[in-house]
Amino acid sequence: MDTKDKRKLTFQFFNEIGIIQQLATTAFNRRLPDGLHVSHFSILNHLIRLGDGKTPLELSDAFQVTKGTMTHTLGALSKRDFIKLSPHPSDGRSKIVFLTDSGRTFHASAIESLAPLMHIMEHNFDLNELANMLPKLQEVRAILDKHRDV
Amino acid sequence: MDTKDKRKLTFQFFNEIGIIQQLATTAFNRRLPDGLHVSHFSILNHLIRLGDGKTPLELSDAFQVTKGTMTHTLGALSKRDFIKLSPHPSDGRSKIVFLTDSGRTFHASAIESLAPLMHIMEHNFDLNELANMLPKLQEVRAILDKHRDV
DNA sequence: TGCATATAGTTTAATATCAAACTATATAGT
DNA sequence: ACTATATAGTTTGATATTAAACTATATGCA
Repeated sequence: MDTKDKRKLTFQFFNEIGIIQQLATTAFNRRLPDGLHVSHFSILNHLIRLGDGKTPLELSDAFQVTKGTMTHTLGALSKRDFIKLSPHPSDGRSKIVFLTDSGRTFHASAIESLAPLMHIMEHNFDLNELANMLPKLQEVRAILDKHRDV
Repeated sequence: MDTKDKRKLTFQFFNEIGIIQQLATTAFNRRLPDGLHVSHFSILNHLIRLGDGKTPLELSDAFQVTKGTMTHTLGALSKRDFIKLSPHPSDGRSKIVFLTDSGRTFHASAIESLAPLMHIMEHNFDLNELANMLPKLQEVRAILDKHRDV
């Protein structure tokens, strides 16, 4: 493969990623109840999967967004009482994020409303292919993450 | 694979896609000269690859953004004289987008400044894997595109 | 021809996001 | 202990994006 082809391929890859992300996000957002956004759902999902009690900084690292964005997102979740922010027990600068009962309830109902989208993928795409791609995508992500300063 | 695993896998896939997109976009944006954004570069790139003379609607379809977003993006490109909007010869409602010389020049220099990022991918990832993933990603994109109303 | 409906592009209001400046607390080196 | 530097979170100003309302032109049908 010559340099030009490599570059074209890489561009094409990122282009495809970008469009998939856009279509998926739009579909997700449209499906989520109550004006909630994927970014909100993702936080709840993360806290449920991996346990709550995280700091805002841990979350902004996990989702690769700035601290300011996380402040904004957590503010929206707090306003709806889906999470509660407590002071950090051992670091006066920090906070800890806890899920509330209504946060958990909302998460469950959001999962429900996303079901039709999940079905579309499951019925139209061989999920084994998805499973095969996943480690490679994680590798790409790791490379980008490692070279974030470039 | 049971339903729960399928759902988890699909979520994970979209999550990975989302983070790659975010990291790549951030890196691209940081590299682009003169406060330009990936969205601007992409339009120029599209017009150079596939030829100019497209309508704004064709572009918003190609990039899966709303017409309003395209108005905004084309406005930014016009203001910098990278494109020129002409009236459509046969449809009074429409317009046609042409590249200017400085648009072409800018595109070339943008490609240059993206080179370091391209190198990182090329040196750290087997591009054959990328090539293998591409058709599958295109398939995913097509599925999402086809079911955009769900 | 003339009216009803569809389509291309713009505008508006709201939200998400980022980078950078800022505040408050921690930590490290002297 | 004191001061300098680092870190957690917030705020600010700018831009991208969306959905929905709006304007202007086209098209189709009576």
